[in-house]
Amino acid sequence: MAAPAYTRLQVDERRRQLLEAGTKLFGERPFDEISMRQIAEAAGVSKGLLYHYFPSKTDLFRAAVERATSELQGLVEPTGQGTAFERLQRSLDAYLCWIESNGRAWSRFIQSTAIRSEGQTVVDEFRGRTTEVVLAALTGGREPRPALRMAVKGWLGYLDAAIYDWVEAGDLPRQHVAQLLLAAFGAALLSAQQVDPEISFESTGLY
Amino acid sequence: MAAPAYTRLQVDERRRQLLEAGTKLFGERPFDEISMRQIAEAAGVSKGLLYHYFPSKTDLFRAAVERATSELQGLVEPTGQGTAFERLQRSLDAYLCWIESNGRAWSRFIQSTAIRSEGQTVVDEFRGRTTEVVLAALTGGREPRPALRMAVKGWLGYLDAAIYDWVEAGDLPRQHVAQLLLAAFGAALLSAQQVDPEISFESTGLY
DNA sequence: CAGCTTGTCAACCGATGGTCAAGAAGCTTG
DNA sequence: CAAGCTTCTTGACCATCGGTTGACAAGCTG
Repeated sequence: MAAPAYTRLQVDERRRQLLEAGTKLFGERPFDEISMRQIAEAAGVSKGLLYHYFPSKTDLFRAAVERATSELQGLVEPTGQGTAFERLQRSLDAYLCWIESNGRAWSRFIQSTAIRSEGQTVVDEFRGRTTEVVLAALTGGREPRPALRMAVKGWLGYLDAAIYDWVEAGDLPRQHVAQLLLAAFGAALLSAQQVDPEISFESTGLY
Repeated sequence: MAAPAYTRLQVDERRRQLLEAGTKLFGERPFDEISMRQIAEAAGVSKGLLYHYFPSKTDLFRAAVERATSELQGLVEPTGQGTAFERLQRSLDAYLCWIESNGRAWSRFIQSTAIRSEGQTVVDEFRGRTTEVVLAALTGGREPRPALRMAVKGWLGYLDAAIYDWVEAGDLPRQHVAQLLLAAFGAALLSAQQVDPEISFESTGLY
């Protein structure tokens, strides 16, 4: 009497497989058009088991997005030598390279961001971290002037929108997109300075 | 034996009242944290009746957002005399004035936008129209170069993000926000031109 | 083969978006 | 004033959703 009713997997292996299935589906359609049942079925497993590994749908989503953001965060983290400008350039290029292969799913994640209300989503946290990294690089850790904060957040919005357009239309080479974003960044800082003359970037070597 | 089981209203009146209730609630919390039952109760009416007037939750949401966007669209529509720059300035100011009184609900709408997948949401359509108006003003109706299109869409993303920050933090006067946005717009166009020299704004009088 | 741990399942729960037939409010007509 | 008609309104109902739970069984250990 072989043919067991189910095959038992190593915990890590099973978890990995379920996360995989979730990531795939969440990357195809927005959060609330995917049911836990669907994800479980896609992994050939019961819904109860899925809940055994991920206590809630939000948790599964969070885990899926977290993997993406941490991967991306690692790539984008400013490193190495050179001026702040050069480091930003490298980070941006790494960002766009990653988008070039994972763009569609990323756009879906970004889109699904809004679902939770209490607190921030993972994507929001990612954005928040990015904002802080950029602002810290500009102010040396001091509290930023409101206009500067708004300019940086605005530029990140520009970045999202531009990337969304890029993924959709795909009619520009990566280098041009990077160039555009870089120029927009400099311009955003200058306009902030124009509004609030107390803002300065002497210490950053951006010029 | 008076005390009727329910009071019958004029169709328009009832519809208006339900739309009102929906608008209020959707403005307070994101789409899927509001149930149709809640909306119906808030209006002192059965859920079935709500469905009689709005065939689906999405439709009700759409109607609520549509009223806001059309109101906003009317305010922002570039009008009157002066250079393109001055008209943009006026439109932006009207936009920000409207946000100043309706900002919280608007942010909620924008946030809830992501929920739908098939096709565009009303907010997306609004954004699309805005994009077209701006692009048309810049190219005179011709198909825009990709870099210009991306720059304009990017700037609209900047606008959304800046407004979101403004509504949240509220530590900048409206005039400064307008100034910042205006400067960013000019800068976005210039960086597009920098990437693609074929872009020109001779006919627009923006300089 | 017995016993244990624990990965796995299926049945179940309350709430949600959505449907529908029946009823009653308020008009028109004799 | 009563009968009839239109249609606004209701409450019971349905499938499905996210989430919970108790029981089964896979695969070790002895």
